[in-house]
Amino acid sequence: MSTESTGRGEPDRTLHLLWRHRLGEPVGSRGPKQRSSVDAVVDAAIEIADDEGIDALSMRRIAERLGLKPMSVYTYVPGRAELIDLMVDRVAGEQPLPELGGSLRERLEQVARLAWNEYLRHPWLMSIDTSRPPLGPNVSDRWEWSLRAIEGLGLSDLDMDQVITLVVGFVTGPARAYVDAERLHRAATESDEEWWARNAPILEQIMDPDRYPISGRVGQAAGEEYGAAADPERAFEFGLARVIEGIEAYVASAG
Amino acid sequence: MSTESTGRGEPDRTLHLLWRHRLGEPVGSRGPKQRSSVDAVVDAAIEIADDEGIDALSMRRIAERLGLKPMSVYTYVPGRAELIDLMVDRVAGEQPLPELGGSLRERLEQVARLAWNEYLRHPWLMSIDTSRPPLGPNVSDRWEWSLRAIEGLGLSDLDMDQVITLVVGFVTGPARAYVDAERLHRAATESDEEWWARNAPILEQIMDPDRYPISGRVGQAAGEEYGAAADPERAFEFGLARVIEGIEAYVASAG
DNA sequence: CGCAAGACCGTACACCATACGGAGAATGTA
DNA sequence: TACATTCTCCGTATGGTGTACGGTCTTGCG
Repeated sequence: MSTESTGRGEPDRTLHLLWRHRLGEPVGSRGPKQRSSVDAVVDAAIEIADDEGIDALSMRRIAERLGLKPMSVYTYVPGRAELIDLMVDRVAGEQPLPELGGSLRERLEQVARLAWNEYLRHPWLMSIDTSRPPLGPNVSDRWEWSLRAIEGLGLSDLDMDQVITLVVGFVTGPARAYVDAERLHRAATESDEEWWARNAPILEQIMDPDRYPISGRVGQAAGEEYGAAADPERAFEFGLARVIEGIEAYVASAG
Repeated sequence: MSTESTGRGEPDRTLHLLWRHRLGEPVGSRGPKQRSSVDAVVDAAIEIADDEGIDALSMRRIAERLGLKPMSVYTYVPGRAELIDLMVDRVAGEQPLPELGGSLRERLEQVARLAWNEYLRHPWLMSIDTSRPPLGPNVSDRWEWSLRAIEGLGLSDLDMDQVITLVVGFVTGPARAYVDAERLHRAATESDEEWWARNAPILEQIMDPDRYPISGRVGQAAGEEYGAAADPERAFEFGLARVIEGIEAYVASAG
């Protein structure tokens, strides 16, 4: 029921798995041929998480999808924690890293939009504690590419790290809101009105305008504009513009 | 094992529980006196989550701490999902909302620092999907207070919503990094060197400077400056300054 | 007093990750 | 060719989870 987090397994085993394609697979193994593969396991796991959320991701479900019995999955992957590392690195390599374009603003936008797309495609990423991301090839390539977007501006190395962390980190806010709104939209249909009918008495008693004058006004404005509580895509564009302007100002003063 | 998320229970029951203090408790119940209380359950849950993480939070653990048997907890709270809503609203009311001070910058800093403190005190908050926060009294009061920080600047209602979402959302990035670094520091001690010794061969093979020139340089600079991979507190101050500057620029142009 | 509501909880079910050890297959070596 | 080794696959079991269901007993109301 809880925190998924990266970086929990025995680190050397995890590192080997992450870099398995570059390190070269072990050759000449003795036992019977494997019926499946690490890549197949990771693919199956990502598919399950994409379709049904990270809650539905279990070793049993993966085994089922691969035509194996539960315990056989452990032949490919040491455990659930390591598997999640592999999933994170895998999806980090899904989108090609485009050539970094003209202005600073454009380059930072590229960095942010790549993260935005990734989150929308794989919402389970946001349910995972990726504060210490796995040092896999795709995550590493991506980080190098992001830093290149702000190379040569006169920023200190430390500032560079902080700028990218800020831009990438900001994205999670609106991305969370986006997938949440989508989920709600898909689930709701007619129960929406029911919900309001049932709760209106309580809400009226609670949300009196004397106590919440501004929230009330803002909430109503948002509701009228969008027909929903929020427009996360717009929030993404808005926030991104603000963040980039803040960074531009800093670069101008410090660079 | 997974996503905790708010807003999952039967909504009217949850709303009643959230607002239980303002709505007035039900009077003259018939059965035996309750041995515990909703507040005690929520307190116990928060203590467990604070001490041992959200993973360790289970209905059984709560029951144990209250001297009840597991199923009795369900007399107070409909289920785990609703309990988490109650926990979130409870900790949102822990810090008093200070008088909002002078400049826009100062007021936005107050908003951000309140969130920062809350995350550091209750790291499990970051393992929870609070994209749709529970509409409890403390969360609502806090939201109203945050909006008040930017009231009267000439921003549209929608912009106000987006600005606060941006400021509050930004905090999670460095806050995650902070508690993660702390956890690591507590757990590590001597195993740090061991880890490096074991993994140095792989890392050298992997992290060759041709492939990762900038990451390599930046990582080394950070390591030398902090003796650690990052300084999240500094990242918080840095990011906050950038975000606020971006917002100030927007207010100046749009207000 | 008697009834009904409600607190407490025993039991059970369906999940979960994963430790352990065994069966059998494929290979390297003698 | 024969054997030892190694590795895959998996049966079984342990200890955890949330919570549905129904029973027992306490308590206050009519």
